[in-house]
Amino acid sequence: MSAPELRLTPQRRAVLDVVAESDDHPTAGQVLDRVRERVEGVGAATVYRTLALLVESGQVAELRLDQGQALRYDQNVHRHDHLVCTGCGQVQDTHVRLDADALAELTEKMSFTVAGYDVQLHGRCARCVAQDKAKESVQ
Amino acid sequence: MSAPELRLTPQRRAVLDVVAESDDHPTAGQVLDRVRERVEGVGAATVYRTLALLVESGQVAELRLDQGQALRYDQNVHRHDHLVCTGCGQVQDTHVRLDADALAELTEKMSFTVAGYDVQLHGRCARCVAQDKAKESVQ
DNA sequence: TATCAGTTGAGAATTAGTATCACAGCGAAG
DNA sequence: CTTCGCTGTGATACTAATTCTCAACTGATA
Repeated sequence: MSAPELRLTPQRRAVLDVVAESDDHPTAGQVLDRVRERVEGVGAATVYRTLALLVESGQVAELRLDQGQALRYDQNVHRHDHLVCTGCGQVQDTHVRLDADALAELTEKMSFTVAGYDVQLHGRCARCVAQDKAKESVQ
Repeated sequence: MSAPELRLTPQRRAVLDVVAESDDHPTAGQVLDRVRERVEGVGAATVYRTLALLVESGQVAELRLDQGQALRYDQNVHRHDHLVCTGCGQVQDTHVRLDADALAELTEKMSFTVAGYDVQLHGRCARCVAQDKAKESVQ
């Protein structure tokens, strides 16, 4: 069961580059669009396959945010958290420190080996709050 | 614009009961199956509609877990976190306290009004760890 | 050159979820 | 009691995201 050889094809190179250069948590569809700007005629299956490879090898993180139905991809695999606006769906990165000790103790008690975590904070961004207020006053 | 009257139909009653009695974070499809064990001939649209109503009224929480592609529903709307096993996809509830002060300060700085949060811890449950080890020794 | 595993793109298939629509049930008004 | 206006329902069509299938292509190597 030796590891199969992996080729760095132009398509894969493009997917890799696109994800690395994107800091807006693109969906697979968005990645596909951007890849096609670089390499013509790339198939959707190829992009999905490549993203799956990248996720599997830990080079990219897969996000499933509450807003929207599509998977999103994040080149920042270091632990960080997301501010998801329930109004416009915009996602910002942020950092909220979990209490590491509590985490370790707790997960140990439950015999659960933590590989990583994702914190999603849901709420409204400044723009949507302003919009909400405007709408309220009209009502 | 008075609030429309809501009827508690047998179908809705069944969805409500099923979710309340489930502690395994069922998907909409699973809820549908369980509802059909109680009330025959229930349509998928009805279950989706009812779940959406419950989520909107805050009686049920909608979960979007990294493993699996379907939305899951949780009768426990109090803030709590999830241990998602990357092996079998099983979800357990747990509690990890976020530092509330840090949270408040941080989100204030970013003008983001936090309505709630969800922490997902990814890793392997005891069963999958054991399985991993067994597989390793075979290799 | 022949071979062969890894890759690819097109398009079919699958899956989750949403929209539409005609019809049923029920309470209020006539 | 009948009619009217709702809400709610199930069947079905539809959409969007993702995966599957398969024949063709590629590049290293014998």
